Amino acid sequence: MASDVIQQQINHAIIEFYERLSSWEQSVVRDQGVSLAQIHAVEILGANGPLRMKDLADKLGVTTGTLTVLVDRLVKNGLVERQTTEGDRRAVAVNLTASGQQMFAEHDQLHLQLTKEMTAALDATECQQFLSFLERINRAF
Amino acid sequence: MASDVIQQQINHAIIEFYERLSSWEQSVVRDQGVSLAQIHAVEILGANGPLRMKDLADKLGVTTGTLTVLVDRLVKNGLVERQTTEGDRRAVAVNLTASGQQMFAEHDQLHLQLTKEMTAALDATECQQFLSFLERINRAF
DNA sequence: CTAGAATAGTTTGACTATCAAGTTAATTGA
DNA sequence: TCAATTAACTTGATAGTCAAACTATTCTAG
Repeated sequence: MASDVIQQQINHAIIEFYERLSSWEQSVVRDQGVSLAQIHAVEILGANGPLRMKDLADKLGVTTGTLTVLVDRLVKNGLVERQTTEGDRRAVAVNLTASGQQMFAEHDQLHLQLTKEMTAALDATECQQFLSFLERINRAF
Repeated sequence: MASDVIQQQINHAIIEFYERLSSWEQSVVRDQGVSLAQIHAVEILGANGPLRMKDLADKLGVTTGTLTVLVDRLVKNGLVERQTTEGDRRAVAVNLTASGQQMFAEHDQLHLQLTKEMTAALDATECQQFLSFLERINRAF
């Protein structure tokens, strides 16, 4: 456990990092003609594979009511499709279409470009360490 | 410079980290009765002090048209105030009110709590390194 | 000095995002 | 079996967002 001062500094560095990423993502999606909420859904589905509405809503931090209309628009835009799930006839799985996969791939490339700019500030060993830290942190919350 | 494989892994770890933070923030602000966009503005103003509309819009990643209506609502909610700036009569500075400062402080405390949960996965030395990496990355993009 | 270009911010109209609360259908469990 | 829970959808209200057009300043090239 680190000291309170370090915790505070990490906290503010994380907030700044998060705000910068948000700002970048917002600008990027505006240029691609898709909304922030929609690209978030595509990113999560691309990383996790098909998800039920409830699980996707949890990962997005929104209610299922909000997600229903979001998925409606994603379907209309041809990026995802709804699928019935075996085992629970109430549940609906959301899956990327081929077009959705492609948008995910393109967006992922933009992220990779940004990641390269970020990690230019670190050498190879530090990148390894940074990756290890991130993975452990992601598991911790 | 690290290998492409490591870059890819870091990229996906960053995306996951970002998505989790977004989800957390979205849930937190819902419980506080304020919107995500509004708390982002408050966070940025709290960290940077008064900003002109253009600068704040840049940091949020939105257009000035969007920001105008956002600031209108923040003013109505008593969280910020518009101030004239000396030197350029076109410019408008946005500043947190006392109430806005308080909301910033409360929200910052919630972030600190989350940061502590995250960094529980790291020891003191690793926290120091992680902070150093974040600060350098924040400077790099 | 001054006219045209650039910049800061606002307004408008159309669309999207979001929530809470209520609804329907399916599942669980006592 | 049937009451409680869960998954998803619907609805009505409010907020967020953009592009494009607009006003008021400031800058700049001649």
